[in-house]
Order: sequence, then structure tokens, then C-alpha cells
Amino acid sequence: MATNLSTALGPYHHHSDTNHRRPFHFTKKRFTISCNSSKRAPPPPPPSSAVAQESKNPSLADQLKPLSTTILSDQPNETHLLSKPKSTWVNPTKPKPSVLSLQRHKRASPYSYNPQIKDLRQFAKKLNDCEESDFVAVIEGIPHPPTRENALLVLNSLKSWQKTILFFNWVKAQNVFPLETIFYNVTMKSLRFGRQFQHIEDLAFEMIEKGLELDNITYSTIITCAKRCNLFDKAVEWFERMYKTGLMPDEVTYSAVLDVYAKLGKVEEVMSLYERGRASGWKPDPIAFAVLAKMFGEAGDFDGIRYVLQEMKSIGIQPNLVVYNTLLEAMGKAGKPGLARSLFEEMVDSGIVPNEKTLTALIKIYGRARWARDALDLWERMRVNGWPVDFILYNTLLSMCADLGLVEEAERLFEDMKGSEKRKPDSWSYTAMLNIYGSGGNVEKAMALFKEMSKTGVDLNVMGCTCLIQCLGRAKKIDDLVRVFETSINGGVKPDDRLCGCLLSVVSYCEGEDADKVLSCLEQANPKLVEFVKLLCGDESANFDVVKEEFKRILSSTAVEARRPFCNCLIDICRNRNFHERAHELLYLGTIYGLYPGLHTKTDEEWRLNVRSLSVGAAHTAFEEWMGTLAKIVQRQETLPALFSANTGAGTHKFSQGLGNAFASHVEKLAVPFRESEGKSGFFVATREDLVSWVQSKAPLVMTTACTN
DNA sequence: ATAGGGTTAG
Repeated sequence: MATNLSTALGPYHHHSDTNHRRPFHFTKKRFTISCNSSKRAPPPPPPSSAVAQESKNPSLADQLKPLSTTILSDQPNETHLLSKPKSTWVNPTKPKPSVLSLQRHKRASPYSYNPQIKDLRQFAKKLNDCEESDFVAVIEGIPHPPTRENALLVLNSLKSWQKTILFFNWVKAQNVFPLETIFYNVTMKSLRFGRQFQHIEDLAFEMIEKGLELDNITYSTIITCAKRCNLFDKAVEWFERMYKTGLMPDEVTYSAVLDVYAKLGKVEEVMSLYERGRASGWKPDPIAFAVLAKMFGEAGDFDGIRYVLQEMKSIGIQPNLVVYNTLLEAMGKAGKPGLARSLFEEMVDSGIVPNEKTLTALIKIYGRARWARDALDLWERMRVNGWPVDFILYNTLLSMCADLGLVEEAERLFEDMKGSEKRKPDSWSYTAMLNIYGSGGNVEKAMALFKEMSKTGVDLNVMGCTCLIQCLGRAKKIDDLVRVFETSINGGVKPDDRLCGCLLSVVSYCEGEDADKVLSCLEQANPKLVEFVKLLCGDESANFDVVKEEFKRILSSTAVEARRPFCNCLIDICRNRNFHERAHELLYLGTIYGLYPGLHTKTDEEWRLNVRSLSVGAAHTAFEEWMGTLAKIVQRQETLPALFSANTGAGTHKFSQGLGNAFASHVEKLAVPFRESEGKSGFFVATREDLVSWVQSKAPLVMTTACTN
């Protein structure tokens, strides 16, 4: 279902409902097109009903509606908006409708010098240090009378939210002066630190009851607290309430709310708010851009990231460190390592010194992109320039080494960490090392690490467990595998779908007793999956429709990233147990459930089979299927392209190694005229003439192995 | 220090 803004904005919407409200159909593409155009459409006027009722404080929903309608309408059917706008809109005597106040809330003047400050600081320290049960008694020792200034100073110094509340209530009970908004705001700040949304909301209601003014600081504190507690509906609710009472958000509250919608993934709402704010004359600051950049990064939306850069440029805002960090991270998520690299160089050239987060983002990007040269160069620059390093960055460097297969570099860093006082390896560090040894097939070193962990008291986590099991499975050390699995489960590891996929892949290449041992591990983690394996291979009479339904059920309860591996392994299991037809059925189901997008690509000149993301068995199955289809086409004498190719990938990824070789021997066995391309490894090509004559000589055989639907 | 908004790990 499409997101509907009126739903998102809650109950405040209903009274201004009109028939031009429509659900959002705001796709990424459309957004980008509309926002990238250099000329921004002038903001449309608010609906006349809103102007009449609340010309000063139109509701947020009313503010957003016309804009979204303008952007989203499928046809330019905006006559109801444009029929009488001029008088309202262009008339300079009327103010522009505005969604935010361009002026920030004015702060009270800072404290004047007070000779009692030193005593009060000491007193606050005593309060912070004492037991909570003694707190009230300690308060009584306050060295100076709790005047407004004195009370504020102490209230500001308390660290735990429980003590803040106790002190707040004590001051209230003294009844020396009425507690103003600032007392509530300071108290809320402490509660927010303790993530106590309910307490904050109670205080807010108390303010309303007493008729105290809730200002922008109050609202932004409430909203960000709700956000940090993941109570997004509450955050939106309080933002709406603010408009309702006639208070306009300033840019701090406004960007806090942008972040709320961004965290909800409501890109279109964020952009409506942003554009509305811009139309009101708002000049967004770096924090607002960090919010947008983060949002587009999470969505992997490169066009959105470009839009942010372009906006900053046109407004004349230089990114600061945080904005650069966010943009780098976003570039990584959008799969643009090269642009991340240039952005980083631009940042350094502009004189900004990278921090741990910058370097963590970049190292991660280079590792994932398998850019060993850039990763190592950056590592060297970190050392030479003395750039800051922290624990997360160390672990990220280790993971990068795992991605790139840099065994010695990782071992050196790992030893450094063991030797340091502050940065002892934790379960993340061990996981990275297990990943390195596991993918390199070094069982001895991997098992040595496993033993070392139990000695040093570092818990194996689910990912480390997966790496180790994969390694032991490949080495056919099934008894060790079972022991590691049992130990992990007893140690509190919760098996996830990746671990199950890993066990399933071990099952695919094991036989007899070994396979049964691994299956009984899998049974503990995912009994349904084991049941399905038995359905596939145990009972030959299980019909296709039953398999289809069960498979659908399994997949829909599996994490997206583990679905294709599951299907690959299941195909391998069927093939290795001589259920070839089942394998074809599973490949067919995997294809219709969208697990293999882009498996076939066709142009007039060339048809290509892309098996890079398939397991060996699945790739064989797909190839046989392809040849079977081809045989039918030849039989029917339909048109064929001049060239056929199959792409296995060159096996640069540590898990896809061997696919090319397996494929080569498979085509050799079938005597199909595919030859590995000389220039490109992992590319197998055949001409139409060769293939057609092969099909004609082998047609009966191919036809029998092909799935008949 | 002295009431409010943004960024790091499969």
C-alpha cells in the first residue's frame, strides 16, 4: 500500500480533509527528476479553507498537501489550486505561508557571576556521588538558599535522571518561586539522556495543565526523546500538537522532525517538508543536510545524495566533518566507492581532519569494493598523519583485511591489539580473524582461535560461529563442526538464517552419516527447513504443488539476504542426491520468486546466462535448462542471435571461487561448444552455428534432462 | 559545563 501522508500525520488531518487528497505515489525516480530540475516550482498557495480558518497557523497537513499534490499529480490537473491563487499568493501585503519560523528561540542571558557557584558545584558533586536512597537527606545540606539561579545551576549538573526528578520535585515543594519553562526543559534534557519518554510526556502534560508555555526547546526535547526511544508516532504526534497550539517550529525543531520522518523512511514527506521550508525562506544548515544525506544513504539513493550536494552548493554551505562523514557513508551504501574516494580527498584538501568515523566509513567501502591498494594506502596515511583511531576502526581494519584476504596484515594488527591495554580483541575482532582463516581454509588456525576465545573469555557470536562452521564443513571435520555448533548454542548464540544457510550448504556436499549429523544441528536451528529437505529428497512422490507451497512458506519466513543461498543449497542437495528434476523445479520456483533477477539477458546479437550468484549445482541446472530451451527453439526454427555467452564471474569473491572451473568441466562433460573467453576469465562463449549443430546431434539427450514446463 | 537538532561494525 502506498504511504498516505494523512495517515502519517495523524488525527490532526481529518478536519481539513478535501477531495483532492490523494495517496502518495512518490517513487524515487520521480522525486529525483522533480528535485533535480534547476528551477523550483513556486510554492503553491495553501487551500483556501486553511487560509480562512488559520491563516497564521495552518496545520502541517495543510501545509504539505498542496505541495505533494503538485509534485505527485499524474496529470497537470491543478486547476483547483491555480484558479484563484494570485490574489492570495502574489499580494505582497499578505505574508507568505510559512512552515517554520526563521528566527531561533531566544535564549535567556547567561548567568551573571555568582560567588556561590563554587559551593553549589561542590554540592552538586555530592548529590551526584551519593546513593539514591540518601539523596533527599543530602539535598537538605544545600549551602545556599535555593533561589531560581541556584536551583537551575544544580539541576543542570545532575547526571542521573532519577536524581534530576528528585531534585526537581524538591525545588517544587520548597515553593520559593514558581517553576518556569526552563526548569521543565532542563529536567527533560536529563530524562532524555535516560531515555525516559514517559516521564517527559508526564512533565509536558503537567506544563499544559498549569498553563505553562511549551516552547521550541520543550518540543524539540520531547520529539528527539521520542525518536531515541523509537516512539516515532509519539514524535509526530507532539510535532502536530505544536502546530495545533499555534507555535511555529524554528529550524532546530524542524530539522529534528525531518530526522523523524527520515528515520521512518518517509522520503517523500521529508522532501515535502524540506521544500516547504525552503519556500518559506529557510536556509538549511549543515545539520539539516546531514539528515538528508543519511536518509538517502539508508535508501541507497545516489540521485538523492547528488541532490544534497547540489543543494549545499547552490545555497553556499560548506560541508563540515559530520556532513562529510554522513555523505561518505551514504556513497558507500549507494555503491559508489570512487566517488567516496574523491569526496574524501576534497574533504582533506579543504583542511578538514578526518576522524575515526570518517576513516571507518572509508576503510569499509574500500574493503567491500576489494580495493586493496586504496585501503592499504589509506591505512598508511592514517599512520603517517597520526589520524585518530579507535576500537571500531581497528575492528573495521580487521574486517577489511578479511574482505581482501590480507592475512599477514590482519595477524599483525590482531597481535597489536592483544598487546595493547585498551584495545583487547573482542568478539568482533575474533570474528574477523575467523573469517580470514575460514575463507582461506586454514582450519588449524581457525580452531586455535576458537580455543583461545574460550580461554580469554570472549564469546563466539553468530557470525564467528558461521565462519568457523563453514571452514570445518569444507574440511569435512564434521565432528568438530557439531562440537562448535553445540558449544555456541549452549553459550547463547541464537542461530540466524545465515548460519542455517551455512549448515545447509555443508549438508549439500556431505553424504551419509555426516549429512545426518549436520542435519540434526540444522534441526535445532530451523526444523521447518529440515522437514523441507526431507520432503524434497526423502519422499519421491511429493508433488510439485506441495513443494511449491512449502517452499514459498519457507522463503517468506527467511531473511531476504539468505533466500537465494537457501535456494542454491537446496538445488545442490537435490542434484547431489540425484533428484535432478527436483533441482529444476527449485530453480524454476527461485526464478518466479525473484531470487535470480537478471539470470537471462537478451539482445539481438547475444543471449547471455548470468550465473555469478548461483551455486555450482544451480549453475549447472540453469545451464541445462537453457540448453533445453534452446533445443526447442532450434526445433521450431525460430530466430537465434549470433552469439551465446555464460558468465560465471572470475571468482574474485572468496565464496564464488571455483564456479568457473566447475562450469568448464560441466560443459566439457556435456561436450557443449562453449569455450572460456581468452580475454575475460569467467566468460564462456559459443557461436550460433556451433550450438545449433551440437543441439541437432544431442537433441534427444538434452530434451530429457530439461524440465518440461 | 550552564534548557533543544545530525555521523562509526557482518
